[in-house]
Amino acid sequence: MQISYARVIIDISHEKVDRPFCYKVPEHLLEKIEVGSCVEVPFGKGNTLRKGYVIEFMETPDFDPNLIKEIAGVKTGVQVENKLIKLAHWIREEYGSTMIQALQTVLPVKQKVKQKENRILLRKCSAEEAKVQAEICEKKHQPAKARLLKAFMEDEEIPYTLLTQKFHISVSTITSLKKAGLVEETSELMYRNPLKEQDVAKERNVLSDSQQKIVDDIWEDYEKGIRKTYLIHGITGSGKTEVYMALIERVVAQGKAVIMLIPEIALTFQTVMRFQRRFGDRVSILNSTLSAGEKYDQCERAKKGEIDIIIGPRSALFTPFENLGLILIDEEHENTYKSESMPKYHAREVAEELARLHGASVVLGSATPSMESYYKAMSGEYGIFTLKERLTGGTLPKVYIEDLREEMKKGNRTIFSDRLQELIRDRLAKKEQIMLFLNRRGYSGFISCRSCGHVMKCPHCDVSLSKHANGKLVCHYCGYEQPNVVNCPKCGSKYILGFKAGTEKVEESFRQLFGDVSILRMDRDTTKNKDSYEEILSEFMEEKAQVLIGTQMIVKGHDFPKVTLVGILAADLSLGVNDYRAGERTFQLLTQAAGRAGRGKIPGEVVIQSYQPEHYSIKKAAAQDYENFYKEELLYRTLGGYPPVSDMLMVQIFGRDEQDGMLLGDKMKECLKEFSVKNRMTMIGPANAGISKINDVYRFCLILKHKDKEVLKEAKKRLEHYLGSCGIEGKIVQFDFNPMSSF
DNA sequence: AGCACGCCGACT
DNA sequence: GTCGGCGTGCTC
Repeated sequence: MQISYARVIIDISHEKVDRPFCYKVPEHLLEKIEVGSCVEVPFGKGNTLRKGYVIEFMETPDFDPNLIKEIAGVKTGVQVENKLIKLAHWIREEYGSTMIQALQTVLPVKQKVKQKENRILLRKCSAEEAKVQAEICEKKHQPAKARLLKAFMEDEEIPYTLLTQKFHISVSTITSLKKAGLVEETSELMYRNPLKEQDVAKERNVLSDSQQKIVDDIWEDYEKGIRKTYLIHGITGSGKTEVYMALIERVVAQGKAVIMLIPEIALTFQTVMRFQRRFGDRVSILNSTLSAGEKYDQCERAKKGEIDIIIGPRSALFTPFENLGLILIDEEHENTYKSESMPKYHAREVAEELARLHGASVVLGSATPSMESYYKAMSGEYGIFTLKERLTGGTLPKVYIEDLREEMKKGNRTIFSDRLQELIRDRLAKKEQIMLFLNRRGYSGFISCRSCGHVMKCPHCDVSLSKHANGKLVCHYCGYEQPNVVNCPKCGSKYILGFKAGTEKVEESFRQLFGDVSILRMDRDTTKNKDSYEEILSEFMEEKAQVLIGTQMIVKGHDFPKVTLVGILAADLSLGVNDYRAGERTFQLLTQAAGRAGRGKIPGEVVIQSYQPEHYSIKKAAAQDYENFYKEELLYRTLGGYPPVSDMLMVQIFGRDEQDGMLLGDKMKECLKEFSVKNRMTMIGPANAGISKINDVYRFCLILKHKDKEVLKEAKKRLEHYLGSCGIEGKIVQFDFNPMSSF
């Protein structure tokens, strides 16, 4: 059997050609071409040679054989893209998506290679000349040219997009004027480093013995040529960043590049400055506020070898470094490392594959490692290190667990337990800072009838509507809006009322109980624009307020030395969710929240309020006992057949029609029946998804479980094949391996 | 992105 | 009829 055709993506930046083309592989090139190879192919009417990438081989062409052209040649030598294409191919196989989707995630700047904003047309003659020419064109009945020249009478330069969109000038008009020598095109290739040049005072902290030991151990392996993944389990404030920096320094000194992933929320000004001071302009930061052009610039700089270190969210993995030595993932347990759109890849897994391609090492760090990573560390696959002491010397906070059921029995109708109230009064008197943390889930401001229990729901989604400040009822999923209701639409009762959105209610109750205190509130509503998040935190840092009330956002990353009391108002709100990761997520949140107390000289106290104080997630978090939490959680995962013990593939089905969606699920199950029996693969469903409808699209899921991920990948392949044969694309069926949240 | 094709209005 | 501008659509 001979593979003699290949699908090739043409490297031109336009959506229209952003799809594979089929080419014949000439015999003399068969040996030299592989998936990811950069090839030259004749393209278009003029058969001009263009650069393209091989994404797939096939035996039979999927196009009229008479029209298929041959690949002209292979570009040999190591190109950066080659590895990224290979990575895209791996992602496709591993997570299931189209090759294009995989490529788009891996080569994110591809579509906007020549940034539109930078394409500018320049007038090459005087304004008078333009006027004269415009008149000539009008006489010659060339309205398009005249329009363009008239536009140039006033301005000397006009952006390309403005011309094509506002003045309705087509490309052919512009080219003909370019030939006439009246205009010229420039593309500004100014590199803009988002970080301004700062004084590079190479400050260096002396590492503690335990920090130094980690660096030395990893480095010993590195010098021996051992490449593997290491997990650093270090409590908050134990100085993981110092370890990262020491490792980065050594790797960079060997002429290798480093990628460091950080959850976007933790990418604060302080963190950036810390790296900038240490590594100067060899480090570059990627974040979502960067424009497409700036992101492209960063990639170009990386390709040219102008930078060695990139810091950013999961997409920073795809920075085109020539030779990568190390990938660091800080806070590796964070949910944001899992992509939510197709392909639903996990940055940790992709990092390991990328490291394999480059011969690089991976270092993961977390105070509360993910079950997956710790499981691998325990099995010996990962190297593991622990940092147990807080460097700042602050002692671990004292943690109280308060049973809310007892409070209820005692007749306490407030949301603050007696102990929390007592401690709040104490801190208010001492002028120390307090943080109150509310788990957002399940506590939004929905409207319900006190008489019949009817809940106002979105007609397009299986979600309750929430009341906004403007009085309207809004759906957070599809944006549906309707005026507030006065009477219950079901029973007509006028007692239809809203529960105030979580943090807002907390603030109100706080004021009722403790009087006039300066309070900052942080949630979705108060952090609508990008900067307000940082603004609120820095205000709190500067002690402009004594109390900070917020959702998960307040527990990540920041250090507030003056905070001596942390209150977790309802610790188990995240436990009730029907989701195998609920326990893990609760443990992580509580540990992080508790870690916020007593970061300074004064020891801190933490109050955890809960309806199920005996739950191991809560008890172990209070005791800051990761190892025992891990043991209990692992037992639960083993019994339920959940990751990391078993692998799980969630097949998500979307359908405009309720019956059709379910039917498709049944068909898919049927198609896997024989395979699942033979391999003893568990199949659950198809069933309605947790949120059964969003935006009038019905959602179903089919769950597959097996101890061996390869079996699931094979099942996925079979489903893809089946779906392909009925012409169903990725928008209707999506795959999610080991999902992070319920669907 | 670049090129050809085809429409449509103007002019030998 | 023919020439040339200008928009449109296709490229394996």
